[in-house]
Amino acid sequence: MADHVDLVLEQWRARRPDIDPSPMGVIGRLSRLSALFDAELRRNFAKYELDRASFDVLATLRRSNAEHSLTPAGLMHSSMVTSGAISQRLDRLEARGLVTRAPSETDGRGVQVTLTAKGLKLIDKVLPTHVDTEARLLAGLSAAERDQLAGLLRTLLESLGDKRD
Amino acid sequence: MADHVDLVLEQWRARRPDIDPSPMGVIGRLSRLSALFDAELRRNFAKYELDRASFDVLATLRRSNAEHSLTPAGLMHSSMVTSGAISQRLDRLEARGLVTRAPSETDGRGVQVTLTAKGLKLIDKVLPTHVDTEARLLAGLSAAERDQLAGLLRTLLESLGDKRD
DNA sequence: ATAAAGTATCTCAGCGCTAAGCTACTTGCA
DNA sequence: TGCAAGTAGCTTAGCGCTGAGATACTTTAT
Repeated sequence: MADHVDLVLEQWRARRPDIDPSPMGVIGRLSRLSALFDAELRRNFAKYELDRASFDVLATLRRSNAEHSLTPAGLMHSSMVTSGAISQRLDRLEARGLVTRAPSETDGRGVQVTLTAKGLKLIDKVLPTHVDTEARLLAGLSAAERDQLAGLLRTLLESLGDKRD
Repeated sequence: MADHVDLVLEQWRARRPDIDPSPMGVIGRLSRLSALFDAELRRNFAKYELDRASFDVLATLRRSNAEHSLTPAGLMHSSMVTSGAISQRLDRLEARGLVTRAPSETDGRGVQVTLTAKGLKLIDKVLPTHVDTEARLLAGLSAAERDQLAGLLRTLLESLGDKRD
């Protein structure tokens, strides 16, 4: 009944009894889980010659609308990375023929990024395996616990200003 | 009552109604929170000319034992990074006089890493501000909710094989 | 005693990201 | 109308990490 973070908390209580380390019980575990999830999801992506960055872009385009099309700015907001990162991700995906970049018809500065047929085919093949991998990673919790966890995480995200758009 | 992940889930249900995206409700939020936490914690570290990597090493040494001393392998297991990353982190910390590297007395291959007085002073100054920052990030949850969340995350970590050592 | 396997650490090329700064275009205001 | 401010996207130097491989030492088995 103890994970690595329990050990860390014990150690802190022994060395710095004047400090309440309990916030680490949440944030430490969250960051540790995030690293474990990332590693496992990456193993799955690699089977399809993808990485997390490319998958994020393809998946965001896939779900966004019937045209599978967004601006770089839209991708940026969804992915929580800088505009430079999006430019480079698009360079790689465009070079592989998975997305196209076209000048916006209404804004001379703008670009419209669209999934190609090849990109659509790839993301539709990978997506079910991705969701399966995620479900497997959560198999240690009951359905009720997963819902409860999702709810707590949503409360936290909202309190930090995370919005729908 | 909706965060960004709620929008993502809606979009998936609209575009791929054949796929149950609910695992993303947990893993997507977790990964999003992890990114937000990282960014905020980094802002605090920067005030002390530190980054997450350096803080991790200093804090791990600080809490480990009364000598504030560990091997690179010990640091590696605690931090979930490769041995190469630890070598480079130690290079940087050693150059700043925050840790020392000494050959092990019992194992010719081994190295003992120890916090210097300067390193101890720094981590003891930063630690309270770090925990305060973490507490502030969690302020959107009640104490009971934080406990509940920590418990669910621990269950998940244990199910994935996370151990005390 | 010795060879083979294992372990601890380091080195380094390659990768993706950030931060800063650039260009080109659009919007708002006098 | 014209200019300053704002916005969209791209470029690039620098950074820390991974993954592969090297070195040096220790343990195991014969």
